[in-house]
Amino acid sequence: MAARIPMASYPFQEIERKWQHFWESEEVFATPEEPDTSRDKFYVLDMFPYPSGVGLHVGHPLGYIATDIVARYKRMQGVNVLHPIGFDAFGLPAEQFAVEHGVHPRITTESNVANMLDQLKRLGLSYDWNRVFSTTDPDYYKWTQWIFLQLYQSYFDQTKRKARPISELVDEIVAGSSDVATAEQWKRLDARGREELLSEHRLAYMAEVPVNWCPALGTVLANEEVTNEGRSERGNYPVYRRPLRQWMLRITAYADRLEDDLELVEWPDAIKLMQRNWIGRSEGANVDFKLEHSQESVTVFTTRPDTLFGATYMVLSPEHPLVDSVTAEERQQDVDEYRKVAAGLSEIDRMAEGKQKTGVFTGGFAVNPVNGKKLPIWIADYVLMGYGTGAIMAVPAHDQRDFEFAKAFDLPIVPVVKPDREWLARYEITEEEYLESPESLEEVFAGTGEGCNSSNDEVSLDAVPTRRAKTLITDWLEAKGLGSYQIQYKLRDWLFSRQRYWGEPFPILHAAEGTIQPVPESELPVRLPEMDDFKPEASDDPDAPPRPPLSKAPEEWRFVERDGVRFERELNTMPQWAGSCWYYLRFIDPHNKERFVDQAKQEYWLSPNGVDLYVGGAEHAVLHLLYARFWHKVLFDLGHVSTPEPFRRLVNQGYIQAFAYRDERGVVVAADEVIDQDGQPAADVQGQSGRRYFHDGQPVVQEYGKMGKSLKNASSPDEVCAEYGCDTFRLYEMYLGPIEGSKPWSTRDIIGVHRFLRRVWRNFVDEESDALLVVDGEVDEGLERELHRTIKKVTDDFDRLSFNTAIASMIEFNSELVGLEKIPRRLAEPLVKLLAPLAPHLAEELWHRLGHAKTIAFESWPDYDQELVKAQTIVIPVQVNGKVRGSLSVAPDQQKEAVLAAAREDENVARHLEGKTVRREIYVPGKIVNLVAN
RNA sequence: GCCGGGAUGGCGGAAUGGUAGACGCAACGGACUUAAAAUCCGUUGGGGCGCAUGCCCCGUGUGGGUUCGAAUCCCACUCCCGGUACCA
Repeated sequence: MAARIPMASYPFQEIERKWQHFWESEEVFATPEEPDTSRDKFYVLDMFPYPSGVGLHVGHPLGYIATDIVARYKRMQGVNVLHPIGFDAFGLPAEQFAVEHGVHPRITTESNVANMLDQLKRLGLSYDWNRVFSTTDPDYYKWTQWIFLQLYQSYFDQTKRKARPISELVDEIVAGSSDVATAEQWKRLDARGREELLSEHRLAYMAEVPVNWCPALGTVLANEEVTNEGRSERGNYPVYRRPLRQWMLRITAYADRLEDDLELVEWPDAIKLMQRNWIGRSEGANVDFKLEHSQESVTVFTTRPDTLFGATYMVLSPEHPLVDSVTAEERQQDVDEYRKVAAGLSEIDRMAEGKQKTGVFTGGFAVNPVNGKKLPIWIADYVLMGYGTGAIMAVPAHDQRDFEFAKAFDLPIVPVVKPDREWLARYEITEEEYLESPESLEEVFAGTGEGCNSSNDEVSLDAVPTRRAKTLITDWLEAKGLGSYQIQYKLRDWLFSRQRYWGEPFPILHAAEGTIQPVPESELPVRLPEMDDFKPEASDDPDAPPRPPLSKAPEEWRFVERDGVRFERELNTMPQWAGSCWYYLRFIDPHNKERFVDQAKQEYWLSPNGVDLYVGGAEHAVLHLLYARFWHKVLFDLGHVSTPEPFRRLVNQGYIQAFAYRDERGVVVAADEVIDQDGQPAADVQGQSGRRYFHDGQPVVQEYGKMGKSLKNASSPDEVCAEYGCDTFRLYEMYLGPIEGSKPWSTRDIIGVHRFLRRVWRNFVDEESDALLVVDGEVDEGLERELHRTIKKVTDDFDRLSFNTAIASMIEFNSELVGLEKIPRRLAEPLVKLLAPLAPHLAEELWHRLGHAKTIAFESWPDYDQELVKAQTIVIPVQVNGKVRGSLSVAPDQQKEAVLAAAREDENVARHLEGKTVRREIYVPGKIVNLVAN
């Protein structure tokens, strides 16, 4: 428990109330609609918060305080700053609350937003409050729907590598200049056929995709809503994988550009790498395998077409559409059972099961196109429908997973690539032995080498190195019409519909005969209908068609007539990602009624390549950041935004971590409701050994992770702010460590930064008389140098967002002033300015007391004098053979010879050199001397 | 499983190839006080030698390597965290 201290001396409550009121009533931080564009600008943005019922937790402000410091620092450098905030307010929790308590999500959302706005303001954050909006505002989601229509009305031109209006594709088809279809084909198609053809090219289209379907809840579940046993977290109902017709966005068309353009942004290398891996581009071939007793064939994707001769069986994903047609009658029962089990597993479980491979033989066979061999067709859950073609040719000699599977089910293993010597040596086996019995090892040879056992009458890969073998065989396959070059991505198209109420309605109408029509722009927004019952329709039948909440909307909403035809509105809504994909654009021009963002404003604030600094958690490394980049690129292609990328510089703040608790089903329970075996709240004893924890009488297990809604372990900043003030809270969060690092939440150390602010206050203000302790007059040279060094340090640290070290240097400088009776203004004013971005309330108050009428927010950032920053003498350690044996005080410009001579003269150094000959002398100017001797 | 990150005193961290532990917390000692709080000053990685200004050895998750010199670069491993496409 931190020591409590009286607050008589540093009246933070009064100061903070006063200046927060001043900033708000004067609209100090409102960015003008028409800023002076001759000045530099800086757009600094936080990732959109979700307005949860428990409000802000101490993890949120970590990023918000950092960006606020940057915003305030940039303003003091005379830059136009755009620093907005808003709310990503659609989403699951409000809807679930509505389902359970019957409160309309709008009500919950509005009160949560109001609460969070209040909390944000109490942290002294300098947002432009005039630009606040929520994704749930019809004025906002109107434009989300508009962007969806842009996607729907566009296609990706493979030649120009960019999005273009679909109408231009139609024009080209009609003119006969498109390879999508001939004018003749187009003419023969009816409306529905044309629609189908175009939907294969639109950036927004409908398709069947597998989802976690929970018939009892009547909805699709996220993997995290499914328990370890494959049941729903809510209600414990069974969950099934089944295909569902869904809206999809064709993000895969942009795969190459999303990968290539990572070079245009200043992001952490780790994030770029994760995006590259997520996109997962790989080159290889598609190969067709004819089915026995059928005209059909199975297409597989392989990155190793050179191993085609080594394919000894095939595996289809359990969801593969051809499973039924290849399955032999007597195998049907086993196959069905296996598919049922596989349908109950999430993708993570299917892969995580890892070691033990499972699968069943279908009884069907395919023919290897290169050697005519019969290949048994199996199904196994290690083949995923979502990647490649959902089917593989298994080459157990050269793929670890196929190898394990083949050993488990006793399938033949035929090596077709000769391992290199090094590899053979590692397993202590000769080439002959290996080729004879590859199954004797635990590992496969997955590397490259010369082919063997790989020839037919027309083509031979024997003795051909892997690289050339790939080309050779793929060319052969292409010539025979059996396969083709293929670039495959791990990235999948974006599943864009949700069976929920609390999301943006799609601006789409469905006609009875199955055609689709977009809602015209002039009719946007399509508002969410007023409803009381948000529950989707439940059913006992896993195959019953889904009835999402909007199917209960009033008829007047659901059905519309256009030109005498009755249409039903799309009943799905958009995912929460939609609103967060473009909010940074709306902040630039939030009140525009005519456009989603004004062209000129957008050009000014986004130049040269998007938001200047974007701060948020690394949990968004792939999904949000990839989705937002994708939308931005589409808007860029269509001429609506002027930069190829949305976020120029990205910084990931670390997480505040805390203990969390899970029950026996693997479901997270609220951490603040957990007690130990003695009935003490978990918060008081967690971390101690020998504790057992309980929630609602049931045992729970403790874990540790990111504070937030998923782990239900949030703790609010409110108490800390009340006890120590929000300036202390701001400093404390920044002083915890580097912004990128994760750290455990503890309030034990908070007293340290609070003491610092109190010392600052006492340096300026006499506690007894409230008189200012600042005087005009002479300044000690040592202190002056110290000040300039501090200014340099803080400025450099702010530039690299190293706030903890900036605070440390301010603490040091302030401590130098503690002994002074009165402090000279020449030291006092720059110190207050340095402090202003970090502790803005205290800084405003001191600035005001120093006799300034205007806010410190736009005062100029202090400069430092290079000469004064330079050290007069520096201390240089002297090493002998890499161990420090002495040190020297020298002038910074001292010559090498003189330094080395002095080094040898040092008593202790000389002692260590005794009886040895110096073989090498290293002098790094200003850093170190190392004498190498033996 | 796969992709990415992290590990430094009792604790949060500093040091980005050059004196490991800045700054803060906690602890201990002292000043002030009738006393406590607050405040101020000092000590504080572990071990050893010494009257001593001092000197020596060990030490940045584990094991190896590169280098005159490694917390920092490379290889292998352990544990923890984030993501894994419907939490956002």
